[in-house]
Amino acid sequence: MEIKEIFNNYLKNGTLKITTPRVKILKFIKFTKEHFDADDIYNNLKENQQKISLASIYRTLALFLKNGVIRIVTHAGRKAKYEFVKDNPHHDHMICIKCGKIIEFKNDDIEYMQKKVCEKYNFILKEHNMELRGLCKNCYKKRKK
Amino acid sequence: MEIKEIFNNYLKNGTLKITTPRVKILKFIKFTKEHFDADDIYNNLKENQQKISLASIYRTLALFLKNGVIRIVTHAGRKAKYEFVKDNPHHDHMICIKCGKIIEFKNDDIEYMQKKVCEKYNFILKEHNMELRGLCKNCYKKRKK
DNA sequence: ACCTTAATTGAGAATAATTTTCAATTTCAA
DNA sequence: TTGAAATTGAAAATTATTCTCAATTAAGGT
Ligand SMILES: [Mn+2]
Ligand SMILES: [Mn+2]
Ligand SMILES: [Zn+2]
Ligand SMILES: [Zn+2]
Repeated sequence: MEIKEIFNNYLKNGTLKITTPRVKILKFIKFTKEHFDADDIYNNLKENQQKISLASIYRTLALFLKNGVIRIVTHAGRKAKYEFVKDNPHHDHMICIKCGKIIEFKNDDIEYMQKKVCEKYNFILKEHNMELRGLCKNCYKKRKK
Repeated sequence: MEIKEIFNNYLKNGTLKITTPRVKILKFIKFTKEHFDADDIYNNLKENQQKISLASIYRTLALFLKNGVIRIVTHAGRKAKYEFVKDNPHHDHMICIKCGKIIEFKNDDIEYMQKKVCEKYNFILKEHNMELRGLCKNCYKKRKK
């Protein structure tokens, strides 16, 4: 089964256990297309009579994050949003300040220039995040009226 | 005096008052070279027998932010960090994940490409933030040993 | 200088997100 | 099947920020 694979591939720390809460959370994370936060997991599981304590959700998110199962999308609004990593390569986000819509994109020229500018400063680039905030097509049209 | 100028230039809302707390905070913000958060202001003023309530600091930061006196540097780590705007045009940040050092930089090619990619998505870009995380020169050297 | 009053402040309570504590439960290797 | 080590849930604790409200203060008119 694939869930077990993920545990073996990403969480191969000698003492880690494959527990029910971890499996449930991983399943949720794996099948959601959207970005999610701790409450999203909590509420979804609760709705499906699979309730898990928030504490365990936060603990599991930290574990998954450390092991590269998920990554942080944004921390703005002082609430952390995550996304699943597998089959979802790095990209950046445009965020509509009116409706909250998120557009995912990737621009290789920008990625390349980021590396270049880091070289110039003798900075070893490990990761980055870039958020472009503004108005999506729809909201811009509405606002013009 | 220059403090009053800033109030007149940035905070010219009919009913706003130039109060002692606001002046103290503005002075701190103006003379600090570093990025700062609410606690930095609180602690610095307290050390100088100029104590102001945290509530007022948060209120003033919100006011300054809305009026373009300061801007948000990052919200990561769930604590908002700001910087003074005047004589400090837009730039982005490299952040050392080892020692926390922050390198400020600006790359016009990247800025240009950001606009371009937004056009492609019919997205009206208002602002952005970009954080490059990795190892600064010093920390990289140390780590190699 | 003195009034008036709307704006602002400080203290502390309230909220939101996340983390910690700890006794009870579960996993898994032997 | 057993038992130690890891993990969990519930509740308390922490952190960052916002709100409430009575007391104070800035600033325009007199
Ligand atoms: Mn995404
Ligand atoms: Mn800066
Ligand atoms: Zn929108
Ligand atoms: Zn460093």
